[in-house]
Amino acid sequence: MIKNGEIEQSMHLLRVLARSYSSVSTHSFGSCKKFGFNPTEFAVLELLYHKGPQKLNEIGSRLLLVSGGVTYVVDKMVAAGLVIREPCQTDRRVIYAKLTEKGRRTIEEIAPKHAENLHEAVSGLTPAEKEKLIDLLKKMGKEAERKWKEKSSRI
Amino acid sequence: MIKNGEIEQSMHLLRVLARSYSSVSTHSFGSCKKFGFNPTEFAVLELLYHKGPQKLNEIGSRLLLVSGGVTYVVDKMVAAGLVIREPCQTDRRVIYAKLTEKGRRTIEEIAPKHAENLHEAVSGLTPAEKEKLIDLLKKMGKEAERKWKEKSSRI
DNA sequence: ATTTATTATATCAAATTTGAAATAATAGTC
DNA sequence: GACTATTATTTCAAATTTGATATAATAAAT
Repeated sequence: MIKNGEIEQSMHLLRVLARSYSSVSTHSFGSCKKFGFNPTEFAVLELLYHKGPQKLNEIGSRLLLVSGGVTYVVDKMVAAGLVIREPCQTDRRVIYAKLTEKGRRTIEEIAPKHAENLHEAVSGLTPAEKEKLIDLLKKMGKEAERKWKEKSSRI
Repeated sequence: MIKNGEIEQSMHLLRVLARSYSSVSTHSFGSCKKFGFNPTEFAVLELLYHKGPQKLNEIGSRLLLVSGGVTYVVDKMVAAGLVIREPCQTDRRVIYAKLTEKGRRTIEEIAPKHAENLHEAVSGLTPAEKEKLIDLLKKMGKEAERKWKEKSSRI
């Protein structure tokens, strides 16, 4: 049986999480915009930069975009010359998105400044506190994912 | 001078935060949808239920909606019979959004089930860990807000 | 009393996201 | 090899969000 106070605490946690997340996101979104991108585009740039060429559906699952949304954002970035599509050799259903030279130069120039902006956004915590926060968030997130998969598989 | 490792830690924190938040949000969005609302509508219902009638611009600033967005969502909820607009007596620029009887009944019926769904989403943590997480998130969020206001005022 | 600045809401077009097909390729089974 | 199920991407319309501007009311200053 679930105690009532515990549910109340969970709801409180979620309100605090939502508020804190949006405060931090404000910095992030503002920084993206300053560099001429929306958050989705920026996330794609970062993903391709850090992880290399990605299958379109991987982009979707990592950034929580539906398939149509991936097509949309990639189209735009291709039009801007930041990204190219590369069909997979072994599976003709699959298409990779890959940074162009221009895309790489762009993100390399922006990334450090963006990082400083974000660093400022979380400057309320000491390194030790950040470490603790990372642990708790990971633990919470992992279980949320697990539970969601469990739910989804029950359909 | 900022040490490089600290920035890296901050970036790591932000990645973990984003991922953890979206894992939890998946539960929240799914729950809203199950009850026939999108997250924005649900948030408005909850806000009006917990805080009573709100000025439209208060709704906007709390839920991070631009004024056009507030008009849009309130229009829809008025059309659904969940909310009414009430002009302010003392300031004719101001309009309040207020739950109708139907709106109140709806949220009262949904809220407990929604709360249980969310409680499940954060079940990876013990009450003590939740308490600690709340503290850290609050501290981080407060400073992020302060810094953002500081930035904004410098324009 | 006018003027000026600020605040609140609405309007509207453009950008973005969502969700439901449609299309095409692969994998597994018989 | 034909049949069925699954996976990947695109297409398209509808829903939602964003951003700029318009309208109206209040507040502050002269």
